[in-house]
Amino acid sequence: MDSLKVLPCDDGCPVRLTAELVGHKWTTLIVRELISGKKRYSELQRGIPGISPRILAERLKQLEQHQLLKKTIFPTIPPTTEYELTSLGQEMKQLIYAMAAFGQSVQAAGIEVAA
Amino acid sequence: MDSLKVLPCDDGCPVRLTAELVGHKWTTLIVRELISGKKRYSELQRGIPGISPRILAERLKQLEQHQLLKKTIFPTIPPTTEYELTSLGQEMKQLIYAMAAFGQSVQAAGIEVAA
DNA sequence: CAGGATCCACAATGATACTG
DNA sequence: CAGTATCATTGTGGATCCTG
Repeated sequence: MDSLKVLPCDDGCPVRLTAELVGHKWTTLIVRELISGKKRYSELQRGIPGISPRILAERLKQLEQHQLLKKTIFPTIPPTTEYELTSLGQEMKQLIYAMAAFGQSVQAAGIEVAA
Repeated sequence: MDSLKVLPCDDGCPVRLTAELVGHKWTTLIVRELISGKKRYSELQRGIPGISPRILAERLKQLEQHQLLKKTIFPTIPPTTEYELTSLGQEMKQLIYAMAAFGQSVQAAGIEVAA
């Protein structure tokens, strides 16, 4: 499929949609953490240095609402939660790989990005 | 290549880099317009309903600085400019297709996105 | 441990008017 | 035509403190 008809973008545009889903600052990093398997809140926090608890919780909530990840709460004391990608969330892997590939091309080209 | 080592993300992460390059609201739509060939400022403006002249100019300038597109000015009266993707910019096509594909999967799944 | 509640700061966008 | 200047507004993120 090489047609540009893949991109009927304007509103309801799948590209826009994707940008809205994963365009927030830490979202891709969270997804990346989960690609290797389910993780707990604190594991994610440790795995993503610099993220604040508020943002982490916010992104996780959004991803859950969009059914890109599944949250499991174990009513233990202290509480335990687990996050894992849904099958739809797994499809983001391809997207993240594409982003990684393009980013590497840019790096290889030696482009300065620091605004 | 199936390794997760493709994603050594943290800082200097290619995924983050890509997000910074195309994460702005209208960037992907602008790139999409240019995939089909070079276009002028006013053509882009017409092709992307809702974008303000300031934002369009800002995005174009960023894309040019990042060497993702090339700007050509014809010193005619009235002035004429043309924008076209560089070879590096062309590589964004793959990324945009991946975004489109994922977005379509999400749409097919019937996910509600309107926050 | 896993977050929720607050408050602040600033970047990003939008709208409009204006100019070489 | 191809932008720039200005202003208002919102979104998004950061830091901190607090709680079941």
